[in-house]
Amino acid sequence: MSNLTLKDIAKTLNLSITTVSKALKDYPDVSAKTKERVKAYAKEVNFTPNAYAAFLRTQESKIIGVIIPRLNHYFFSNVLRGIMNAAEEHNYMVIVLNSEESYELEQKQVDRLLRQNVDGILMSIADSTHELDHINKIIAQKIPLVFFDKYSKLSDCSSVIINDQKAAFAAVEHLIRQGKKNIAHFRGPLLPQNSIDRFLGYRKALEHYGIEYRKEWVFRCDDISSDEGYAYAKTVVENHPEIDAVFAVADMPAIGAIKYFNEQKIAIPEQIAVMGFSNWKIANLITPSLSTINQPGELMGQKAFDLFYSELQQLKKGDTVDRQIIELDTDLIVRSST
Amino acid sequence: MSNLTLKDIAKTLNLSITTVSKALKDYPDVSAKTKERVKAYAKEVNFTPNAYAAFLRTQESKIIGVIIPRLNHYFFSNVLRGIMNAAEEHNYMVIVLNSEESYELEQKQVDRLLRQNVDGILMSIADSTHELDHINKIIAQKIPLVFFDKYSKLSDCSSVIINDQKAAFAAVEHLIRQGKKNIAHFRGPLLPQNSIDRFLGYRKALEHYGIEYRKEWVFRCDDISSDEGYAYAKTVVENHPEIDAVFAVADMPAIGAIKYFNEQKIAIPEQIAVMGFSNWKIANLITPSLSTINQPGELMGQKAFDLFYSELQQLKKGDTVDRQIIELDTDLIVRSST
DNA sequence: CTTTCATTCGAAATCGTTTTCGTATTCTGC
DNA sequence: GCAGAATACGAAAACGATTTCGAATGAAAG
Repeated sequence: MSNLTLKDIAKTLNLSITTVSKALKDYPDVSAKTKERVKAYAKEVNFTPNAYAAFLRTQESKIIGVIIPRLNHYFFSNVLRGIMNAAEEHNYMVIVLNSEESYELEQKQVDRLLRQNVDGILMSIADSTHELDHINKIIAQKIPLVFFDKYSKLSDCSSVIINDQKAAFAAVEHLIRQGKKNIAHFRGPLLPQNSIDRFLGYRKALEHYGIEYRKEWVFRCDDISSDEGYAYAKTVVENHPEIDAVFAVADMPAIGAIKYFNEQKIAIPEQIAVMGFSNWKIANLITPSLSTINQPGELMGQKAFDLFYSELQQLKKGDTVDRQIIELDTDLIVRSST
Repeated sequence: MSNLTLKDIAKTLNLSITTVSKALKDYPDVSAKTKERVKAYAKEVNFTPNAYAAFLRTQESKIIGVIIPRLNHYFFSNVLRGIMNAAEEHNYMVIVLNSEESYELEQKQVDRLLRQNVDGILMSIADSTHELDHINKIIAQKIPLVFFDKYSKLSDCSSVIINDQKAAFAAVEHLIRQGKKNIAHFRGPLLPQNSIDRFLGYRKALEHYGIEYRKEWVFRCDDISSDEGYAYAKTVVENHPEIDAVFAVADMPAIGAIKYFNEQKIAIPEQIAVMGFSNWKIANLITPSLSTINQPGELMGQKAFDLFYSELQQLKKGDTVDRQIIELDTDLIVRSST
C-alpha cells in the first residue's frame, strides 16, 4: 500500500481536504472532535505528508547538503556523524557530496545542491578552491551556509573551526619540552588555511623558545599522505641526521615517517620523536603509538548544524543573520612517539 | 536572482509554458527554431527545472538512499564513493544514513527514506537486524532495493557481495602453505552472514588440509575492534602458546593482535603469523605490514548502483524485476605479517 | 423575532512542472 | 482547388499539500 494522500483521508472521513490538513496542523478553526478523529485515523493508516508537494508551497525541503573534500577520511566521517545526528533531531535529512579536494567538482556539487533546493549547505572547502563564485552564489540565494574545519578567509560566513595555529604551537611546544631542539615540519599544501596556520604555529613555537627556524627543515606534503611522510623521513635520516623530532601536519604523514623509522630501526622517540595532528583511530594502533592533537570531529559537526539552524530561524523571521565563528578546543594527546 | 520558472521563460519569449517545457525536453512537436531559441535563453539565464514540482508529476525524485552500518569505516566509505560516482553519472543524488549497526535505527532510517520518496534504497544490513518487516515494506512499495556486502539470506533481493567463505579459505590456505599448523581464528559476531561465512571458510580450509579443528582456538570479536584483538592475542600467548598463526575476521582485530605481539616482542610472522580481512589503508602502514584479503569497495558501490538502476528501468517498463546477485572477486594480499 | 458574532467547515487558488488532447496552420497529392 | 495529413503550438488537467477567504450553522444579544 503506497502512501495515502490528504484526499484519501478526506474521502473516508467525509471531510474536505482543507479540514484534514488543518486538523493535522492544529489550526484553531477545527473542532476538537474532528481533530481527534482525523489524527486518530492518520495515525492508524500511518499517513505521512508528501514532502515534495509540501515544498511547493512552503519552499522548505528539510534537506541540507554537506560537501566534504574526502570521504574516507576519519576526521570528516566523524564530523559527518555529528551533523547527521544533529540533523536527525531536527527532522532534517542530509545529502552528502564529495569534492575530492577539487575546485571544479566543488562548484558542480554546489550547483547540484542549489538545484535540489536544500535548506542549507555545510561545507569544508577543498584545498584547491581559489575562487569564490560558487560560494557567493549560495549567499546570493540567501541559503544558510556554514563552513567547518576548512573555511575561507575571504568570505565572512559562519564557521566552526579549531585554532590550528594554537594547536600546532602546543604540539611543537610539547616536543621542545621533551628536550628536542632540531624539529622538522612536514607541512601541508600551500593553499588551505589550516595547513598555513599549523605551519605558523610551528614557527611561533620555535620563535617563542628561541630556536632558530630553518627553512630547509620544512617539507611539503601536497597529498597529506603516508607515502610522503615515508619519503621525507628518508630524506631526514639521510640528509639531516641532526633532526631529532618531526611535527607533521596530519597523522598520515606522521605514520608514514614512523614506518620508515621502524624499518631503519631508529628509536622513537629517543633518536627522533614524531608528532601527528588529528588523532585518527589508527594513531593509537601503530607501534609506537602516535602522539597527536585531537580534533573534536563529532562536536564540530553538531555545532555546524546548530549554526545552520539558527541562521535559518533568523532568515525565516526576516532578521539579518549574524554570522558566527565558533572555535573549538583541541587536546594534546601524548603517547609513545614523543 | 533566485531560480526562474517555466512561466518566466514563456513570458519573455512569448510562448506558452507547454512549448517551453517541450522544447527543453526535445519533444518532436516543437520546431527546430523555437527549440533553439528556448534552449539558448534557458542556458543564458541558467534555468534549472524545479526538482520538487517535477516529482509531483513524474514521481521520480532522482534521489537514492544509502544506509550503512558504520560511517567511519574504511571499507564502507569506499563503497559510498563508488555509489556516489555512479549516481552522479546518472544524475542521481545520494542521501546517506547511518544505522550504527542497530536494528531499531535501521528501521527508522528506512522509514525516513520512504517518506522522502527516494527512487531506490541501497543498504548494508546491520549486524543486529533479525527481523525483516522494514525490508518487506520497501519491497511492498515496489522500490528497488539492493544489498551490498551484508545481505539477508531470508530476502531474495539484488545484492553485491563477495564470497566470504572462499576468501577466508584462501586466507587460511595461505597460512597453511607458510607452514603454520596451529591456526586460531578471531571470528566476528554470531549474526551477520559474512562473519559466519568467514568462519566456515576457516573450518573448510583446515578440513581440506587435514588439520584438526579446535573449538577453543576460536575467539569471538563482537565489536570487531582492535581492543578485542589485543585482548585475545594476550589470551593466545598466555594460554595457548602452541598457536602459530591468527586469522582475524577483519583488519581491526588483527591490528590489535599485532600491537600486543609487538609489545611482547613476539616475532611476526616467525613465531606467530597474522592475517586480516578487508585491506584497510592502515594495513599497509603498521609494522609489520598486515597480510589481508582485499575487498573491492568502490567497485561494489558501482555495481550496487547499477543493479538499482537496472531494476528501476525494468519497473518503469512494467516488467517483472529479476533480482541478481553479483559476486565480486577478492584478492589475497601478502605482506610482512605472514 | 431579528441581528450579531463566534464557530466550524469547504471551495478554490497556488506552488512549477509534465503531458494529454485539441486546434490552427501549412503542406501534400490528386 | 480540395480532402487529408503533417506540423507547430497552447489550454488545461493533473501531482499533493497549504492557505486565504468566504459561507454556513448555531448561539447569544437586542
